[in-house]
Amino acid sequence: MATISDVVKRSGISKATVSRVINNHPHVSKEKREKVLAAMKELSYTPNPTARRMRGQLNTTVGLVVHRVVNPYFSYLMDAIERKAAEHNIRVIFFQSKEDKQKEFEFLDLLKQKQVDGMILTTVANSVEDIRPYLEYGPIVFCNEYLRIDDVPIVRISEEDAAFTGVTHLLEEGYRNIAYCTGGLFADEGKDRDRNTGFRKAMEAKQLSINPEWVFIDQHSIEDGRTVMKKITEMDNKPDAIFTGSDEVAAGMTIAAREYGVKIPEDLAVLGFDDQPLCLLTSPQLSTIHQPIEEMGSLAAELIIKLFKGEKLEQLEYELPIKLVKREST
Amino acid sequence: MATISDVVKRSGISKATVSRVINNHPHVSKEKREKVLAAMKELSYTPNPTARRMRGQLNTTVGLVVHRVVNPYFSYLMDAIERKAAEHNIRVIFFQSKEDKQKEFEFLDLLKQKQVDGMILTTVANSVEDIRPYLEYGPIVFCNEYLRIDDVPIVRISEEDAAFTGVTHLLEEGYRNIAYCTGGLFADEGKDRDRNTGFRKAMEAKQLSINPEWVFIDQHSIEDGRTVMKKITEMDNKPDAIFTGSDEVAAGMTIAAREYGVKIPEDLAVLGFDDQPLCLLTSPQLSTIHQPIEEMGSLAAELIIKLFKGEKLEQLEYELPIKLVKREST
DNA sequence: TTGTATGCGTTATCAT
DNA sequence: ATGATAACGCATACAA
Repeated sequence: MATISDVVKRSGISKATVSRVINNHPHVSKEKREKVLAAMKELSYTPNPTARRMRGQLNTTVGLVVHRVVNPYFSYLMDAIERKAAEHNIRVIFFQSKEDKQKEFEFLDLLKQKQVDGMILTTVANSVEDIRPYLEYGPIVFCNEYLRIDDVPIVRISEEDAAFTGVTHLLEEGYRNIAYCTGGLFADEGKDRDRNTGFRKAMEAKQLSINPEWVFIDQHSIEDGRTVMKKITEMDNKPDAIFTGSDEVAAGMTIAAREYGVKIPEDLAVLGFDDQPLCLLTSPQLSTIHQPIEEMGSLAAELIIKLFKGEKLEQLEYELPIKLVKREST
Repeated sequence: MATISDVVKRSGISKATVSRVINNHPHVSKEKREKVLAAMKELSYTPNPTARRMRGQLNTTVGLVVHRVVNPYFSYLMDAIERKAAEHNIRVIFFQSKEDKQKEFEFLDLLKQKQVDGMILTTVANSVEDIRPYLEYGPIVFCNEYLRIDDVPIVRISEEDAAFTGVTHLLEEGYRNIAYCTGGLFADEGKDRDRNTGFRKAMEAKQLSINPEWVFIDQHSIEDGRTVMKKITEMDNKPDAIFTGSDEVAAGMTIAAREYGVKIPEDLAVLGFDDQPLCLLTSPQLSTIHQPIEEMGSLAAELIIKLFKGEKLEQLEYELPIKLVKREST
């Protein structure tokens, strides 16, 4: 690879001036500028990014933390982020934290070491207090997380609105005995607070009470969905609809339904969450809450790029709209 | 961040010796070594990777080219690669080429610029001749590609064996009118040559001829699968089984089958390829060819890491075994 | 407008 | 065994 010194030799012009040309600085005579440009072209010179980074002048790499790549929610997010980044010639280093606090720290350290110039966190295991110190070393953007840190932009959906919309849809379809499934806990605090609130409000709006037997916590996978369906078939007092909070769980329920002879939606209506491609594969096809993943990823990338450029953000909280998609399962 | 100079100040020991300690060089007295170590700990010093890279002493970043993240085949590959890399403290910069030759070049340039220290290509759009020059700048490993370059290790499955096994399975189940679907062309050369050969050989082994009407080329997506199924329903002379070459295509066929009232496998047996999670979601569940994606990714990562360390590979071609998974669709 | 000299944080060379 | 110093490739303060 040709270096700046090679260009100096070739053009007979000083290093400083060559550097000025490279960085489009003013105060360079047209004549010299052209000579330099010519030499650069002849040598097919490209500035060495490592050297630039050493000088602290380079912002071209963003770190991306996801939970797991194979989770379609995250892979669609990664897709959108990478595409937007590539448009701007930004590279993406990705990392699967699997919610491991220690690993998350190790990856965040890349920010300290200037291996990456900013971070997009789509999942975060550590607490606000643990994350905050890293802000000193570079910008961070949250994407799809509940965490709030002043000064840290966050892109997400309104979980409360999503749950409210979903449950209200079930109620409008005439179901009254609504079961509820969550990936977290059915608590008033923490990550799932807002979604739980949406569920409560939708039920209250129809003066319906919540049956605690029909609340399932910590459900994520297709396998979990099968188990939930099994449990429901074993109940004396059965719900007639379920808000699953996850397409995977909902899909698992459709599989188990076939095995147990449960008819969806006649015996039990099932509502997914995310609008993943698998919604079209199950039988029946899943009604679900569509998340604007594409837009979320794209926006998160745009925000971090703006911060790279030193631009101020006019807004810190971006709440993107969800949409109910009715198919066959409700 | 503390630098080596801070350690020098703190310990009162020269830069050279401090560096020796950092890099575990011999010829350092126990006494000084301990002093340095103490200073390092007190300052929570970490060597600056960028500076090390400048010196040309750092191998910690691998570039990973995939077609698209959202394709489960690739996301499972990425998962395996990232996990193995993380074990060894190697970072992964990923990039979606979408088979764009120009973009592929731009990403390969990271190798030239020493932004990455090696590359894993899981898809490659350019020709052997175009890729070869990059070898000068760092190691490359192919994973799942047909391309052959002497000196470039490749991890893959035997496409011929896979197709042969799949088609033979259909024949053994008693089907005789076998349709064939490929993501590429039905040509004697190029990427899909081996898979096509496997199909031919399996048919020849039973003295069966191939019906060109039943050969579908350039089929990839769920949508493609629907189209294929539609076409088959419109045929006078229908096949009784199909080797799809893709779980997505096979899944699309199950959806269309429901719409057209085609029974799988009674009217038409459908065999997928890859063994993606969606095989369990369709109705009926898909029989398929299981690809050892996990092992492929893991091995590819191991190979590049060995090359980083300057180790010699005892082998350049790694052909991993496939496996037939029989479910409900055949 | 242009060029010289310096520093970014390392590691390696060469003395001592 | 230890330390002073050069070098990696670049951008900039300062001088001219």
